[in-house]
Amino acid sequence: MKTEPKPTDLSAQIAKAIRDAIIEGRMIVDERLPSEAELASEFNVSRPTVREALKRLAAQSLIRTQRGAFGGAFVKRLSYEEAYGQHITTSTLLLSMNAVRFETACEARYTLERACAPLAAQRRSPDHLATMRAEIHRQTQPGLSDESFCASDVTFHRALVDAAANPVLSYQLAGAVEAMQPLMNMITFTERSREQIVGLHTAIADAIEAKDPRAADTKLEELAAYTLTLGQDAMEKHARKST
Amino acid sequence: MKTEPKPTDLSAQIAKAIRDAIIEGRMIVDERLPSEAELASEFNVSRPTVREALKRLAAQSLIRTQRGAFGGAFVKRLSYEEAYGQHITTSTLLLSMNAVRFETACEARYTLERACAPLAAQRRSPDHLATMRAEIHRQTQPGLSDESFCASDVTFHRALVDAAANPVLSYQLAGAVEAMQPLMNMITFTERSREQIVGLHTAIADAIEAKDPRAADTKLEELAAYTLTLGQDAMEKHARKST
DNA sequence: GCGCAGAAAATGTCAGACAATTAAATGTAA
DNA sequence: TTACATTTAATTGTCTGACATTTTCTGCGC
Repeated sequence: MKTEPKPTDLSAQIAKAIRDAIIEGRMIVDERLPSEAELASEFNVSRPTVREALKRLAAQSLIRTQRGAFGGAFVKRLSYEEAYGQHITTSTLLLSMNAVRFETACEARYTLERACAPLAAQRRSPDHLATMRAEIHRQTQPGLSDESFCASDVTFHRALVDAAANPVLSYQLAGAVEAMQPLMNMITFTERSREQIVGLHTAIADAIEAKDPRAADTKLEELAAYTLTLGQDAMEKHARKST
Repeated sequence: MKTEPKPTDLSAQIAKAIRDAIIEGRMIVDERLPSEAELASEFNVSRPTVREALKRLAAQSLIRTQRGAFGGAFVKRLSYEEAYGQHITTSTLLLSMNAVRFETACEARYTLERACAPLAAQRRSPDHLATMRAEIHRQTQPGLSDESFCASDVTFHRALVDAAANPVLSYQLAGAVEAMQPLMNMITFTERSREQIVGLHTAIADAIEAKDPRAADTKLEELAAYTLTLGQDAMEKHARKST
C-alpha cells in the first residue's frame, strides 16, 4: 500500500519511537526520558546515534534537555509561541518553495481572516483596537519603506485576528497571515495604494470598534480584492522582467 | 530587551544559521550543502556536532540527505504532505498539552470550516461529493466504534474543506480539523447523537451539491452548536469521574 | 561501444574520552 | 541548629578517530 518505510537511518527510527510515545500520551509533560546512555543500550545503538534522535525531537520542540546531575531530556510542554513559530516557518516555506499563486494564498488568507471578523467585532478589547490604530498611524508615515509598511500591515491584521480572543484561532491564522509577507514584499506600494489600504484599515478598525461585523466583512472583502489586484500587477511585472 | 540568546548548544546555532539561509532564500531548492566535513571546519566544530545540526533540519523537512559519492545534504522542497503532517502534529500537541477548552477548539474549527463552505459550494467536484457521501454512509453502519465514527467524521470534513479547491486553505484547515480528533474521541456517540450528526452531514452535503452556500453555513452552524453540547457533556462527565 | 571491477567520496555508525554543568550530599563554622 | 562552602556524582555537550555502507565515476579489457 504505502511506500516502504525504508529501514535505514537508526536515529530516525528511534526519534519516531519516542515521538509516538509522546503523541499518544504514553509520556506526559515534564516526564524525564531515560539518559542517553540508557536509551543507547535500550535501542542497541551508540550514544551519538541516540543524540541525533534527541536533536530531531528537540527541533520539533517535543523535548527539552537539561545538563547536570538529575538533568536529562524531558517531554516539553509545547507553548503557543513555539507552535506559532513552527507554523509560520512551515507555512512560509510551503508557499515559497511550491510556486503557490498569489491568488491562492491571498484567497486563503482573507477567507480565514474574514471568518474571524465577527468574533473580533464581538470581543475586541481596547488593547487590540489601540494596536490597530497605532499601526494605521504608522502606515501613514511618509518615507516608510515598503518592507516596513508590509510588516505593519501584518501587525495590524494579527491584532484583528487576536481580537477574536481565541488563541487556537490566532495560532491557525498566524500561518496564513505571516506566510503572505514574502509575497506582499514583492509589491511596490505607491502613495495612492497606501492611501487606499489605510482607508480600508481605518474602516475595518471603525467597524470592529462599532461591533459591526457586517461592515467589517464588507471592508475586508474590498481589501482582499484590492490586495489581489496589487499582487497580480506585481507578479505580472516580475514575470515580464524575468523573461 | 529580549532574553539572552543563550550561547549554549553549538548544534542549535549551526542549525539556525543554515535554517536562516534556507528561509531567506540564500539557498534554493535542491542546492547541495557543503559536506559534513566541510561544514565542520567552516564552523570550527567536530563532525558529530554538525550531524546533530543537520538532523535538526531534517526533522523539519528542510533538508534531505543522500549517501554515496556526490551525495550529501540538499535543500528539500517542502511538500504539501509533509507540511500537513507537521502542522497536524504541532496542532494536536498544542491542544493536548495546554488544556485547551473544548469550546475554544470547537469554535476555532467551525469558524474556519464555515469560511470554506462558500468556496466549497462553488467549486465542489464529483470526487469530493462522493467522498462525503461515502463517509456519511459509513457513519450509519451499526456497530461502528466511536473512534471509527470520529475518524470518518474527520474524513468527511476534510473532503468538505478540500472541495474549496485551495490547497493553502486545506493545509491551514488540516490542523484545526485533525487536532480536534483526540478531543472528539472523548465523546461517547449514542445512537441518537449519531443520527443527529448524520442528518446534519447529509444536509451539508446536499447544500454543497446544490451549490447553496447559505444552507451549508446554516447547517454547519447547527453542527457546531450540537458538537459543542456533546463535547461539554463529555467534559463534564470526565471531570466528575476524576474528582 | 559495453560491461565490470575498483577507486573515491560521502553519509551512517560506533567506541572511547574529556569538558562543562548542575543538583544533591557532605562537611564546616557561627 | 542553621547557614554556607565544598565535594561528588550524574548527565549532557563536544571531540577524535575509526570503520561500514552506499553510490557514482573512472578506467580497463573486450
